[in-house]
Amino acid sequence: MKRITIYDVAKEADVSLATVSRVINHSSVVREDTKKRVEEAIERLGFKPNAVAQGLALSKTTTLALVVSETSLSYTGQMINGLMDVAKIYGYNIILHTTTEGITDLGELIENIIKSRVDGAVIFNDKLTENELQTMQNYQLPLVIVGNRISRDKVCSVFVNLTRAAYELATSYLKRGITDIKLIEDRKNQSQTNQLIKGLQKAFDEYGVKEEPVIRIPREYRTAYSFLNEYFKDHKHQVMIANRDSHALAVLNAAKEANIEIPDETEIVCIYDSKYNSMIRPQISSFNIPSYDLGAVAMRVMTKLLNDDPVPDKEIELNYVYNARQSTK
Amino acid sequence: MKRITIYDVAKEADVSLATVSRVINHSSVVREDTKKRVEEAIERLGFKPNAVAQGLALSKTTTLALVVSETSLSYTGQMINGLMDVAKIYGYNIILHTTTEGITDLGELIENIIKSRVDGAVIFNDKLTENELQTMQNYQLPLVIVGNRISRDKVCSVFVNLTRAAYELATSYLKRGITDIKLIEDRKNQSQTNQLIKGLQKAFDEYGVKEEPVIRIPREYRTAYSFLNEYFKDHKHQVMIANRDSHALAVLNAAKEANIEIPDETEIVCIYDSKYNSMIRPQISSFNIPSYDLGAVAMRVMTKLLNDDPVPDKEIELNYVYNARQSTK
DNA sequence: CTGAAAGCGCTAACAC
DNA sequence: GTGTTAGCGCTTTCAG
Repeated sequence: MKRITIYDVAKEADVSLATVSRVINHSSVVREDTKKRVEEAIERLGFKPNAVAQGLALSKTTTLALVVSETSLSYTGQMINGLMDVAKIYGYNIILHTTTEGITDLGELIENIIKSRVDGAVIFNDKLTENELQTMQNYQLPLVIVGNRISRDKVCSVFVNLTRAAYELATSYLKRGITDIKLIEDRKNQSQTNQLIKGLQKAFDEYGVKEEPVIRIPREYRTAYSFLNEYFKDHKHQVMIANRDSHALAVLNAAKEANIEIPDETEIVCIYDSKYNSMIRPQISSFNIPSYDLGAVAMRVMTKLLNDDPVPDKEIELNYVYNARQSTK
Repeated sequence: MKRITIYDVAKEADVSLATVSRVINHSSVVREDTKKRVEEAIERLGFKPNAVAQGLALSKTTTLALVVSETSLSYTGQMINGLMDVAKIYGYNIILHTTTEGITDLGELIENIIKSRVDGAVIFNDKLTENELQTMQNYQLPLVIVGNRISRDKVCSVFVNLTRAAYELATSYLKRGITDIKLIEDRKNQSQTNQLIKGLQKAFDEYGVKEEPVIRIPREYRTAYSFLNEYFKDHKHQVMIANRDSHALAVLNAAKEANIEIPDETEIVCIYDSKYNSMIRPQISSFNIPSYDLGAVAMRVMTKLLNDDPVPDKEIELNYVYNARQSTK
């Protein structure tokens, strides 16, 4: 089947291609009956405008790049849903790029994105170096960063203030004299973890606590679990904070194994939880991070950038809610 | 900054655009020194070939559509990773489309895909009607379906034989005289569920069991849980099978609540589990479905379709392994 | 080995 | 209102 083009439609409807173009772009100047004729021709031939050609002619692809880290794909599902829902409304297509830490060459990725001539890019919480940001900017590529506070010309961000969350959480304990607080560093989401550490450290400083706030554990559940099993033989903390519920579960299970009572002896909190948190006992106290909204708002901001609409706030902070559950007193 | 084009590079390197084109396409006929001159010009100007223009000129976008249902996004993470990894190797970009049951207009979606002129589409387990398949075929769009056995011209599939899995599972119980087996129908993945029902029914038929093999439960965890809570007041089964571990957990938790011993009184099995299954007690017996491979193989087959390479088998069945854990005897 | 020129399919002035 | 035409940026014969 020959790919049918706007030209075929023009001939079929006995008009010029300009008119066909007008019809498919809903230009209002076309007379009603010729419009109808064209539409019938389109229908008859099964014509679908070639978005690639449109993209070339307009220097606008109505397509965006989305960058997500491979490991976080299962966590970012909600954000992606939020983003996709809004993208659909505005008619944007999304090209998905996944990054694998230590493997993906960010330079190549950016090159690929530039080549694809997307109208903009949404990046989920990847630590871009100044250098890479600059490259994108050189190509005038509007950017929305999710998860980090960043802004400049054509670059906005949407995020939850994790530093503050960690600070508030730590403070709530410190003011009660509970100072043995440890953050489990999973080394998977360095940038998020760093924000948390910063908040913890600030609280520690204010209360004159000199302890190291971080415990580094292996990346994978099994090895993390083994590590903690060993660790709990001669350690016990009052409060342990994990980034993900999966890490909190490693702590929880290892603690149980070591006969450490949760929450009586050790309280456990995580930042992001998944739907599984509601299915397990004890449920882990966590922050309600508005994942869906992070994605949806990111996309909304992006459309503003693309339309040169005014962006009242280039750094959009979304709120979290702390949810005390059974893993804390 | 003016978008720089192949023409600018040609001028800078003092050659024609044809030569520049040859260089960026690694044509071997270019003399070494002119090639070098061109490459330097490209570097100096920071030129990146416009993939949209290439797409138009070649009638080939090196881009594929990926269709995933919104709810399954968190489950399909591994498949997507598999697909993306292979796509990266072959240099394909992936446009992500998500579908929301009852909301997404599949016709529109297909229209959108056709317009975007992708070279092919990978569809994760969505029940396409014959009609829709036909539309895609009319546009010669190579298709790989993940999760269903389908094939025809330019359409391949990669899947796990769930019907057989359910059949074998049921049979293993039936031959021991255990006949009170129920499948929890979550109504989220109809096509998968139907495959399971088919397998169960076949086993039931062979053993002359006349019971209805299915219990329908609400979609969401909370409501499903409540429903089961009520249900277990006057029901108890020997074996209960769920599609996802999340549904198995609803069963598990509700059963506990009703003082039904797991696995002594009721055994629980799920088909797909997530990484959370290894973190909970009791761990749920499940099938190891090779999610990553489903995605990776799908992509591999797609590249064959696109290159008109011979596809030895258009219906590729991947193996599962049954994993007995603590929720079964 | 390199250049000239004709498309790829569509949009957007500019005429009529 | 509708048609004509010059691009959008690149690939690919076809000459030379």
